[in-house]
Amino acid sequence: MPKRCSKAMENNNTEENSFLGNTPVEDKTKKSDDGHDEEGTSMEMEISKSSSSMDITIQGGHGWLAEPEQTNTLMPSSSAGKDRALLKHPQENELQSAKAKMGEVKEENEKLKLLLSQIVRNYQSLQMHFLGLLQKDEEAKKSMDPSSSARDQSNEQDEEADELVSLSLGRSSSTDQPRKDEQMKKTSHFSKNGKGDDQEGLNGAGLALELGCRFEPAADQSTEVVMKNSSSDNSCGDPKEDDPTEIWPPSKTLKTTRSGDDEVSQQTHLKKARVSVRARCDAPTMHDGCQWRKYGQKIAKGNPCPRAYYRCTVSPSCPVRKQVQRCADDMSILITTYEGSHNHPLPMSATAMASTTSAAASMLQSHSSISQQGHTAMAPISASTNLQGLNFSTSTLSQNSRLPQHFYFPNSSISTTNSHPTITLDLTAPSPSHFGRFPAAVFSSNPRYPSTRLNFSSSPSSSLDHNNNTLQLQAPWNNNHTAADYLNYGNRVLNQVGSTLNMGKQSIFQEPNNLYQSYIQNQKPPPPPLPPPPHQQLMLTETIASATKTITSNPKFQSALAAALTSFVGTNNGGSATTGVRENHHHHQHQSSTSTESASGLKLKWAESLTTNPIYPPSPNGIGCASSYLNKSS
DNA sequence: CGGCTTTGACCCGCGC
DNA sequence: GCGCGGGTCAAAGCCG
Repeated sequence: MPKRCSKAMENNNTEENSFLGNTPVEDKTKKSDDGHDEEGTSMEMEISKSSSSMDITIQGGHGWLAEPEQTNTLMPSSSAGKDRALLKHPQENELQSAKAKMGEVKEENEKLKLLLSQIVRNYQSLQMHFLGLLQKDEEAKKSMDPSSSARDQSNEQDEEADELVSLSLGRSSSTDQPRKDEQMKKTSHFSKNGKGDDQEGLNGAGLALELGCRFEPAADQSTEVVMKNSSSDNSCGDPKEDDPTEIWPPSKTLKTTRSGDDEVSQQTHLKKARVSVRARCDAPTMHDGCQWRKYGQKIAKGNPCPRAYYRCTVSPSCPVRKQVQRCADDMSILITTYEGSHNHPLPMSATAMASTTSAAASMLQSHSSISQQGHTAMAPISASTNLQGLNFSTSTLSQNSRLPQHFYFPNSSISTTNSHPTITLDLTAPSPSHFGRFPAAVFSSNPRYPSTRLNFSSSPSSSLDHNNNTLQLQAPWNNNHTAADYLNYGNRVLNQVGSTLNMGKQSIFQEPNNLYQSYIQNQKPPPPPLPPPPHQQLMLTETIASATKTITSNPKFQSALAAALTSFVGTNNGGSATTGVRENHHHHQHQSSTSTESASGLKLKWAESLTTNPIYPPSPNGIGCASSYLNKSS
C-alpha cells in the first residue's frame, strides 16, 4: 500500500495540470478501472483516509486546502479562508484520490499497451513464419513430378482421409471460415509433405488441431459433432440449426453429405463419436447439469434393464442425445452415453461433464482416424497438431516397437457392437493396477476404434508411467467425490497444461519437438485461470511439471491433450471450472454438510449428500448420482 | 394446461 | 430379401 500510494502521488505531481483538462477521458478510464480492478477501489479508500497528511506534504502551496481538521481544532481563531478550506476539504480529498487513481490507471494502461503490442508482434511474426512455410510447401509440391504428383495426391488424399482429423478449438469467427479451410488444407499437406516429410515415415497419422470451427473436409461430417463444445459454438457465431455438423440423426447426415465420388467420406464412414460415462448411481439418470427429456425407451439385447433415450432440452435445436442404461453386471452402475455436442450455452454445472465428454470424444476421433488404417486397439497415436494455424508435428511411437503402442488400459473396456466410436469414462471402480485408488477414465471402444485411457490417479504425486504411457495426474481428493469433481479437476489440469501449450506456440516452429521446453525458456507461465487453493496450487505445479516432461517425451499424450483442449479452451472461456466452483460454493453455504473437505472448492451439494447416504455409501471412488441423493435428502 | 413420461409403431442399417 | 436390433416418433397418459 505505501508503495502504491507513493507511486500514485508521483503520477499526480506530473499529471496534475492536465487532469482537469482531460476530465472526460479520465472519467472513462476510471470507469473501466472500476469494472476490473478491485484493488484500485480499495486503494482509493485508503488514500482518502490518509489524504490530509499527504496533501500537506506533497501539494505544497495548496496545502491550505487540505489542512487537517486537527489543525483547525488546535487553532480556533482560524480565518474565513480556512473555514472555506474546511468546507472544501471533502471535495479536495475526492480530487486527490481521483488523481491517485488516475495515475494508477494510466500506469496500468501503459502496461497493457505494452503487452498488447508484444502480442501483436508475436502474432505477426508467427503469421509470417506460417505463410513462409506454406509457400515452401507449395514450391515443394510444384517441384515434384507432375504425373506422380497427381497420382500421389489422389492416394494422399485418401490417406489423409484416414489419417487426419482436424479438431476445432472454435475460436475463429464464422466469416473467415472458408479461408481457414483453405489454410487448413494446406496445413494438412504441410504436415505431411513439407516439414513433416522426414517424419512421414514415422508418423502413422496426423491430427490437425486448430482454433477455427472446421474439420478436415475428408472426414465424414457426422463424425465431427463431438469436437465442438458449447463455448466454441458460441464463439463461432450463432449456432445454425441446419449446421451440418449438428444434424441429427447421423444416418441422415451420412445420406446428405456423402457424394458418389467421395471415396474419402466412404472410407471414413464413422458415426458420431460417443462418450460413455460409467458411474455408480441409484437414480434413473445421472445429474450432469443439463436438462434432458426422455423420448424413448428400449430393451436392448443382452441387458434386462431398459435403455432410456434422452435429448437435451436446454435448446430446442440442440442435437445432443444421451442414453442411460444400467449395467447388466452391476445394477448400481449407470452407463450414460452422450452423443453430439451442445449448440447453446451450458449451465455452469453442466460444463464439466460437457467439456470432458467432448474432450474424450475429440481424443477418440484422433484414434478413430488412425484405426481406419486397420489398426485396432493397439493403434499408435500420433499427431500433427495445428494450433491456430501453427503446425507442430509430434513424433510418433508407431514405428518404435520398443515403446508401447497405446494408452494404458488396465481395466477391461466396454465393447460396443455398433459402428459408433465410443469412449468410456469409467468412474465406477478403482483401478486394479498399481495406480491404485482412483477410478480411471477408461477410453474404450469396439475393435474398430482404438481405446484410450486417461488415469486421473490420486497417487501421491503426478508422474508419468513410461511403461504404460500413462500420465498420473494427482487428484487432491479423498473418497467423497462425484463425477463432476473428477471432471472438473481433469479439466482444470488440462487447462493448466493447455495454457502452457497455448503460450508456447511461438516456439513451435523453432523446436517442434521441444514445445514445452522452448516455452518454459521463453515465456513466463500465464496466471492460472482458476486460482486453486494453496495445496492444489502445489499439486498443479507438480502436475504441470509432470505434464511438461510427458509431452516432451511422449507424443501420445500430447495428442491426447490437444484433443482434450479442443473442448476445454472454449469452455474455459465461459468459466466452466471457475464459475462452477463458485456455484458449488454457493450451494455449500445453503446446505449443511458433513463434508470435511471444503478446501478443494469442488464440492457439489450432491456430492455432499453422498457422504451421508445410508443406502449407497460412498464408493471407494466416491461416485454418486446427484438427483437421487437430492431426492432423498429433500 | 403445459411439460414430461410412457409405450407401441415405425424406420433404418446391418448381417445372414 | 428377410429378420433382428438400435434408434426415433408420436399419441396417450400422467403430473404439478
